[in-house]
Amino acid sequence: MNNWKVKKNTKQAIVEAALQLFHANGFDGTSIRDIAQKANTNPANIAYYFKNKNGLLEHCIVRYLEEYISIIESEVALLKETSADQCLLSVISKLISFQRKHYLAARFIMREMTLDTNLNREIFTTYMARENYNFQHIINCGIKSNVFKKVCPSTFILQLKGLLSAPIMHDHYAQELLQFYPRELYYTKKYREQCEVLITQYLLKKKEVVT
Amino acid sequence: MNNWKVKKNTKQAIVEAALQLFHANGFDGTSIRDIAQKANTNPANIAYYFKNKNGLLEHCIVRYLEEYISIIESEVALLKETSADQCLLSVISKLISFQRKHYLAARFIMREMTLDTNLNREIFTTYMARENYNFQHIINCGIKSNVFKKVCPSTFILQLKGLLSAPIMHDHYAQELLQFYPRELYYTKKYREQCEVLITQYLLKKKEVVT
Amino acid sequence: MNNWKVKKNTKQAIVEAALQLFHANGFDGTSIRDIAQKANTNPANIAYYFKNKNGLLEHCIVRYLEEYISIIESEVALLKETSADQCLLSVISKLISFQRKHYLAARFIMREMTLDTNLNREIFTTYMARENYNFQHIINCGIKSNVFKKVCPSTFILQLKGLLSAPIMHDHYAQELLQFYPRELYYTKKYREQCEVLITQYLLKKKEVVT
Amino acid sequence: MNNWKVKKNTKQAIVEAALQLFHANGFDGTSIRDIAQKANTNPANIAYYFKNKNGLLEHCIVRYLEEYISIIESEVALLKETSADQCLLSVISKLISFQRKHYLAARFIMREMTLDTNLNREIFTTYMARENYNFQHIINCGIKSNVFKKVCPSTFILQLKGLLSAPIMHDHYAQELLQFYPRELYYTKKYREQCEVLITQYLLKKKEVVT
DNA sequence: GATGAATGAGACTTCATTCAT
DNA sequence: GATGAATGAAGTCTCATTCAT
Repeated sequence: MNNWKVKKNTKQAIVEAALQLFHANGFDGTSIRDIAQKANTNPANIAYYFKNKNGLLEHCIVRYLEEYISIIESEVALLKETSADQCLLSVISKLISFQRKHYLAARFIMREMTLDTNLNREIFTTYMARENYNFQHIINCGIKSNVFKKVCPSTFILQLKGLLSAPIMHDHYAQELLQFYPRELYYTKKYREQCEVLITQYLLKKKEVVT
Repeated sequence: MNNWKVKKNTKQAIVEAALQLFHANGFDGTSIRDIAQKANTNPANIAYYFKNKNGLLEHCIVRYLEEYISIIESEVALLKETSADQCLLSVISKLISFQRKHYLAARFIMREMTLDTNLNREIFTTYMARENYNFQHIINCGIKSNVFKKVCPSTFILQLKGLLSAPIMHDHYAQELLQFYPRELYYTKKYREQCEVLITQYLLKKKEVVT
Repeated sequence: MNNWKVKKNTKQAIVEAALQLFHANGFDGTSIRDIAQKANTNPANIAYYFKNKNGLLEHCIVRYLEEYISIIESEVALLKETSADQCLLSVISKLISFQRKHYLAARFIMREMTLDTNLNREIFTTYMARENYNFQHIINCGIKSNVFKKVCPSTFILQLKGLLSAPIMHDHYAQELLQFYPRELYYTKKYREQCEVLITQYLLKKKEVVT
Repeated sequence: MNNWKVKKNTKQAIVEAALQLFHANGFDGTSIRDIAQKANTNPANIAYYFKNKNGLLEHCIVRYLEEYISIIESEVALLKETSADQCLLSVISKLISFQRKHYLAARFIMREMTLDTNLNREIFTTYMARENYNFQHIINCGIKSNVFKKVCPSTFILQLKGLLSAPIMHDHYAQELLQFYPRELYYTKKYREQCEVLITQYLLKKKEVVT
């Protein structure tokens, strides 16, 4: 009775279709018609809801990054009450989880961010700068409070970025060749644990850790 | 006399133009006309030399990956004569150097490989499978010979992929926010050294290392 | 109390917005959305009030031409009581005034009437034929009553049409280059006077006129 | 033998088709597909030869106005050797002829120039300013040399513009209602003669003229 | 070896319109 | 009386490609 008339929610359908297609074929490799068809609607609706194709892209990216950055910032906000090492590990853990949950967006956004675009320049000054600021903050706190070794923050952050993005960027490699399935909880957990070990040994002072 | 007739070498000019544009705008974001214009030639010449746009892409990728894989394999060929740890560190060092030297290709190929393409499927069975086979081989040797800790190879390889790709994939982030310039020799060296430290502490047994 | 609910009069707002936009961008250069936006209302309302875009056009044109033609006809109705020359000059004077008052409509309608349209064909048989009939009538009366020289009516009417439309059609030219502002009363008066002089000398017999 | 292969000259065909359609339906009322179809070619060729639809428009307008302005200027160049009245009448005569010969272009350009466009702003500063300058020059010369009455140049130029454009702008009116066919030589001649009479009586001093 | 003309397909976008509310 | 959602058609333009030269 209540599914006699289906609530269409076209907007959400468009976003989901877009994420899947952007993920598989990239933004430039996806046509507005493909999206509309997958979302079971009319191409004109994309213009209606998002102004144009770029508007749709922006919507997807912003929605993702807003949550991404809020995870980092809300964790760093607790830094006064906890130690730098706990904060860092917690951030890493939450980001890995978040990326797994939104792996479609995560993957295509990471890829898209390597392009030379106006939108990307905005994103860097809006979101990445904040991410970087918070990462620097944690590390500096850790070094000052004598919890971290005296590493070069820049180099370490770059390594960290690599570790965090690996399960997403090399997802296909992992699945096909490593029989490692980053989209499944079990493997995410495994990967997180190993990153904790790695970070602990590499960054932390003296704390004895058992592999 | 020798600049009366300029040697044009159109083919090479096309490849170089393509690499720059693929790097900046992605494959789908680059038109054959843009390439021809940048290479100071006619769009029809791309068809002449590479059959079509995809042929040009394939040419670029194969040329890069052939050398990439040969670096790994020639290093692993020496595995009998050296220890697993030296082999691994040597591979890492050479790959980071190689990627720096060919960063235009490296970056756009890493990006392009995250797409769902027929060409990518071929690449995975042709090159990535070999890469993975060699990585696994080194690690297993290292574990057998009691040089490495008993890590899960898959997880480790995934971490390794992340570390190796970081200076390329997050190049913009590094330059803009970290004042870390992965395309310059000095920073490449710095990054390589820190990766060695990290690997040593994380993977190697007992060998005392000084940060 | 009386501005608690603003009287919107959407219909009138639409017409005024349409006139301005048709004037500036032409009928085909104006979208229904532009009109709706300028009129602070919804595009669907245009369909509501005028059936469709063409209905709105027709409304604007008919409203203008009805008054335009009635000016001519009510003047010609007095022809028995006055002389042909006075009638002609009076018509000219009133038309110039009328066009100045409704210059937005006047301009875009003159422009639009040069197109090959079904609507235009209707307009020609409905309004222009009547205009022409009345013009012919005045001239013939004038010639018969020995007030006008024996000019060719067709040629004269064509010249007259040119003179009448000049301040409207070449409005931009006049403002920009001649520092002559056809939308201001002063200049309209000046133009009318000179047209009277011109007509008098060219068409009228013997009557001494002082420039 | 020599018409076995027809020389296509696509570019010219496009221009001619465009002129006819712009004339009939206006620029905004004409689609690039209509033009291509009438020119028996592919819509993409319009972009190929003229960059885009606006480029085609510009090409048509500039080609027309260049010749238009050169007629005026080459006539005014002779002003020292002839009198102002002969110069003015000669310009009028030549312009009327020119417009008759290119009536398709003449009509649509006059119409299009009443729109509020960037292109039009350029045209005004480039061509109309020169037209105006030359018109002013003739009149001032005539007044100084005591050949013309002391009319207001601006008002007179506006009237002149009206007279010149009448056979083009009101072409349909003339044909349908006045049985006056401005596109045929005979009527052009007639119209020109009457304009000369009008100008002579209105502008010239004392010279006795017989209607 | 290289080029300019030409093309068909398909891209994004805008448009006028309809309909349920 | 008025509106927002949705649509199909059509618009302009770009694209990769082919072909004769």
